[in-house]
Amino acid sequence: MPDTRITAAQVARRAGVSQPTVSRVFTPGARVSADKVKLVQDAARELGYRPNTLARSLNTGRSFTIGIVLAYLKNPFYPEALQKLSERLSERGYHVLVFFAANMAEEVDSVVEGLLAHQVDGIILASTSMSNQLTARLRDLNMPFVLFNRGQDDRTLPSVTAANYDGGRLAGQFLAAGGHSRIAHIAGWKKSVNGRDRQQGFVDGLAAHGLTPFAVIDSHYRRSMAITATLDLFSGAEVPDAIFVGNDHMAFAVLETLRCDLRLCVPRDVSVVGYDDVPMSAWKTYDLTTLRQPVNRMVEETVSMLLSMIEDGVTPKGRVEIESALVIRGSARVPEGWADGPI
Amino acid sequence: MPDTRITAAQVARRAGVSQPTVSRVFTPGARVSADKVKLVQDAARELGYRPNTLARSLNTGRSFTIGIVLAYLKNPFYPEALQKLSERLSERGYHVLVFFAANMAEEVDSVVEGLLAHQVDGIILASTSMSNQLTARLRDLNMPFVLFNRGQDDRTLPSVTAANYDGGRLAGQFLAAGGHSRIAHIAGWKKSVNGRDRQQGFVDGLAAHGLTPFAVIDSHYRRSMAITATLDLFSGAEVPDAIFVGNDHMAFAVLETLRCDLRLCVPRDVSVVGYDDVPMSAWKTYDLTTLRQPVNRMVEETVSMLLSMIEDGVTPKGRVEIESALVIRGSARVPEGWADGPI
DNA sequence: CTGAAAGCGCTTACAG
DNA sequence: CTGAAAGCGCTTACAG
Repeated sequence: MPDTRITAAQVARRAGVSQPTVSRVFTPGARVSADKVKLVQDAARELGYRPNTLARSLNTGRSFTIGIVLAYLKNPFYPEALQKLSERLSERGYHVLVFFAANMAEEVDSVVEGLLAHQVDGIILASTSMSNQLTARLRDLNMPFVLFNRGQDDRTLPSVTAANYDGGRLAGQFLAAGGHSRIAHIAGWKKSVNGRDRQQGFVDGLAAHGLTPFAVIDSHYRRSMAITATLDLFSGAEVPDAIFVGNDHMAFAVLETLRCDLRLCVPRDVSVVGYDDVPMSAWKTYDLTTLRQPVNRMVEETVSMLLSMIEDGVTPKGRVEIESALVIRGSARVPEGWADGPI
Repeated sequence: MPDTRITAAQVARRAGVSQPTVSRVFTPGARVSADKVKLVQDAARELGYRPNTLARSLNTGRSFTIGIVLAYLKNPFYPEALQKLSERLSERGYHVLVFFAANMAEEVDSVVEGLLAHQVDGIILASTSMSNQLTARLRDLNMPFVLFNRGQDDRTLPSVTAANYDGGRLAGQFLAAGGHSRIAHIAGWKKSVNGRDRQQGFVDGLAAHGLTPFAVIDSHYRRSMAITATLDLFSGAEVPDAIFVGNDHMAFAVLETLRCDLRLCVPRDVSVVGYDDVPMSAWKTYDLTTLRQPVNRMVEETVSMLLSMIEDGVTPKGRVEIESALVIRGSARVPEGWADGPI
């Protein structure tokens, strides 16, 4: 709280013009004569004037602020997404208010209350669990929002995700075509649409090769649970020869457990495929074959959907899915002739 | 921009009271009779009223918003710090506005302009490079700010860092006591006070054992440069037997390069020590011996410094340094009798 | 305790 | 183009 906030009225006095004229000089579209502009700009510079955006927002009803609700940043997909969302929004003149809400739906709800009170122009929801009431409420309030990397069963809600079903299916086909026959799935989270879609695609991909999953273990996108799941998978008489993991973040834990605890060789003993293609996947330590979730395209799409709702009043187009390409690296055996695509 | 924003005046009309009374009901300290409270709360609930915080801020001069300026989130220390800063500030009733400014000082400056225009109550600067003019300006404006994980030469500026000199010194002593004699330093960034302090401590730590660094290579806290530096260190006839790396983020790249490219064994052939103790350091894949930068304590200290300036007008106490403990894991040979502490 | 009034720092018709 | 006036949705002395 600086002692001396300079106001438009002070600038006006110094420049010898009216306060609204000062306002006009700082309003892009407004018409002001060149000489007034100069007078005002000089006075403003001398006094160190900066228009108060809060007062402006109160008048215009637009805060140029977007709220982003996140669950956590442990999965490295999110820091990258957050930074890119923030950068794209900044370019378009918006500020970003971030909130972390762990997965309980109530917490998300109260955070959204705060965002509404703060008069944000729109909201990006990237937290895993969101009550249906919440999205219904935002829709009733006519508050623009986009679900980022999450779906809801209602496909008319504006959301941007990867084509998770197709991605999962591709993973299943790739591993089956690679000659594996005991293919397990360390899954994301049953209650997330993303997780369900990936799993269903995977199951169908195997089915196309006459296979069923060796096992499916729900691991809530958590490292610790992925480690336990991996150990469990290898504790019996029969063990898997391949694992499709619900995201890269868990896949790193799986690779580590296979190598450091189970002393298995990847991909000789076990093939591993992840989902996301976060930058770490390309590190030599992991060299993970994975389905690419194109952050850049997801971010662009999210920002353009949201801003078209806000600025142009466009009706959201419902769920947008972005294709997931398979990025082949060293962690999974490559089927012969795969270059030609899935069989 | 919801069509129907409910205002205090509408609630007042419905409740049969004056608009200021509605305001009082939503103002913690204000005195209102119990029956008015009930009337207003009922009306507010029925209409779905939510006080407009922008209007409130315009009156009170307090926005309950803190700006956080970051450079990037690639180094996993930052996502964790950001989340914790945000959570602590939320608990205290503040919203968080995030900005990413790559390292050019001008960019940081323009971001701060935006923050000032947005009427933030305070600023946390966590971006690597900050012009001295900027901090001088904030000080002149009497805008509360804290430098997070960065110092400036002027030690009277409010900042929270690890005790980097001591940490670097401990790393040097630990490696020297471990019997290494050709100890290299893949350093952070010469222009950052953090990097310089760690390096100076390291050099002095070696000196205490009669050693000088095998080499010091500035790698700007970047993975790619750390990889190049590692390869360079091992390209000559004489090679190092230990490396102290300026942060964990680079140390992961160093470990990977040693193992995957140079086919060296850690710690048999080379000991590696990092700085930060980000969660990944504990992963079995890395098992990195490192100096702990206690995020939690740094966050607590930063938030309490900033809020005491904002809320109590307390004069900042200058740089606060938080002790860095050595976390011993498997990536570096442990000196005999080290349990007793540095020699 | 509570209402009428003024004001926070702007924007935006409204005249001219 | 530009000034006087009203208003955005609140808070806060000021009376009573």
